[in-house]
Amino acid sequence: MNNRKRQVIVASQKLFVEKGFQNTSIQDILDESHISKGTFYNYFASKNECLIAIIAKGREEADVRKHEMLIGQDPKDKNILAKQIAVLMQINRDQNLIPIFESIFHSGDPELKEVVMRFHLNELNWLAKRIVDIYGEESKPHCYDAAILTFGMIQHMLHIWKITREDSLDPVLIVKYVIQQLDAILPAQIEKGEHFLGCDLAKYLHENFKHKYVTKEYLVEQLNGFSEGLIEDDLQAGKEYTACLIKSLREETIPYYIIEAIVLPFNTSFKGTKHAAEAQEIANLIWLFIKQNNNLNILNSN
Amino acid sequence: MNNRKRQVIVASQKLFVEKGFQNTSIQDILDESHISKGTFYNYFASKNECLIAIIAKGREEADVRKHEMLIGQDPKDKNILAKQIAVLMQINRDQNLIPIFESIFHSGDPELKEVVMRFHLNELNWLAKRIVDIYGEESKPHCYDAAILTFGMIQHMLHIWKITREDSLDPVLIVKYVIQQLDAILPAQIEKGEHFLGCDLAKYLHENFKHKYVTKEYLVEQLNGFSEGLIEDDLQAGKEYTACLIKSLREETIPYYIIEAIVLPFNTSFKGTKHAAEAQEIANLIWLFIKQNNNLNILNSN
DNA sequence: ATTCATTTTATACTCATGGTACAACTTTTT
DNA sequence: AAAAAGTTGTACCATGAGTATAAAATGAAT
Repeated sequence: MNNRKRQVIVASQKLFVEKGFQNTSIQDILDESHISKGTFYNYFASKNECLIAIIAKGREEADVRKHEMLIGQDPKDKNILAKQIAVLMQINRDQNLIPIFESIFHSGDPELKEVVMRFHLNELNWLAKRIVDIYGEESKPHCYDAAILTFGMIQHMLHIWKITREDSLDPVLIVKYVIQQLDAILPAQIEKGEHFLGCDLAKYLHENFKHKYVTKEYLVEQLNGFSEGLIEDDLQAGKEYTACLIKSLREETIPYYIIEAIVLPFNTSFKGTKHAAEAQEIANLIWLFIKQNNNLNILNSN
Repeated sequence: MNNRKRQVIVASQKLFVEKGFQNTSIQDILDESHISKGTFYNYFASKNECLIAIIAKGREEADVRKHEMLIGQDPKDKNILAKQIAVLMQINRDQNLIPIFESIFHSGDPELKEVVMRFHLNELNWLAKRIVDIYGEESKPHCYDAAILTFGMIQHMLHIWKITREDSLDPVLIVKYVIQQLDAILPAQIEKGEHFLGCDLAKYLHENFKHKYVTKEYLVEQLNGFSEGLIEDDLQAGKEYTACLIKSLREETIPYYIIEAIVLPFNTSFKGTKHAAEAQEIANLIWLFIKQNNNLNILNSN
């Protein structure tokens, strides 16, 4: 059942890493995971959706591990930050995500682009906050600039290193090296008092991630509004998904797995209708809600 | 004749910028440039080769303009460097090359990858040398590291800025901002006396670009060696190309256009044979030889 | 102006791939 | 055992890269 889906994800991920996204055909995936085409399209609406699932899994994993590593540790410890970033990069590398990110970002469809961008900005936001943790409040005006520069340096270092050497250097070395540079950059910036893209980016992130701290109530409200907008002509399936989501959210202990399972069909069932955009937006909200709540669980349980 | 080829290049470049490489079909190119499929494949062996031609043109242009800008100027002037890099980025942006680079680098075929990588490392090499110009001999042990970090910072800044804002900020601002960071990074590095990837990269570049200063004599020598390795079973075409190249190189005034025209068929004619790798290597040598000589002409004429 | 070679076009084809449709089969649930 | 859900295999469509080739246009040489 759901095992099948994971089986497909594992197989296709392996192939994407080995051969790249474009160079992996559906047939390759079918052969590798020993399933039929019908089954594949039963779980994923397209090859892209399959990739999105893989990316999402990677980000999820990265988020979890980032959180885990900070638990009980000093947030000001630069070594912890280095390890956190290194883990992130390791996951990216292992899963060959950065290249896939980049390659999709410009040649792929808008939907994939949207997803990748969201994850990317999310990570930037995280690093900016961590930088404030470490370098103090006075670094706040420069934290986004510093985050951008840091990721830029790390990614390019990794890139070049991957090109020129075939051996497997520990990414943590690169990250530490780059953080060293940050030690030189940030004080100089603070002294000068200038900032660059930081301001715009912060505003942008605020606008695009304001729903990050989405509450259950807000979600129900949105879904109710959406539900009322549906007319008789709409698909029965869509109505049922909507109703189920509302019901699930109102339960005492929220059945996250059910919600997670329904979000995708909910979204796809409105594809091509006039509700498509709204449904997409709500689906994103729910994703963020689940993710946020997972993180909370981890934090609470420790 | 050759006009036709440029016509195709211009048209397909426009389309690649607008719609992306993957999203542009051959048919689109044919419609845009008002030629037939036959003609297209008369000039380019594939869509990839067409892209390679575009990229090569862009790099060529960037090289020329970089050179032009430095003529009669103080090599130590940081503003000149900023402008040079900005021009480079501008060309990249205008032609949408960075995204294409990235997207090809990982999902494209090995040949494209090779070409892109070569250009990339070439630019890195250039920047490293410019950094030594500006920051003096003592920066030499760190110049490659600094070049990597600089490109990383610039590209990521551009990337994020492109995502979050739709208006067209002057790239020179970003470059100047990043060079500011370099002012903080390099002295700290010099003081510490550490270097990182720099050493490896320098070695790698040396190995892979040692033929950058390839002489005519060296080329003829290589070709003769290659020619002697050919046996009767080999294709007649390949033999003729080889002989023609040797003959052309020995002429008083070297017929560059002829050589340029023959390199590609020369290379492809040995595809799939046991000489493929060697032919590829020689083809690359010749490319570099032509490029180097073009640059020299420009330098001499000023 | 005629001839001959090259270039260009138009058209029709092959092949690979993403995606759809569906009837038959298997497994799980009840 | 029966119904429901999941799975398979097969056949199909559309698109797009690349090949093949005969006919038409172009252009230079005699």
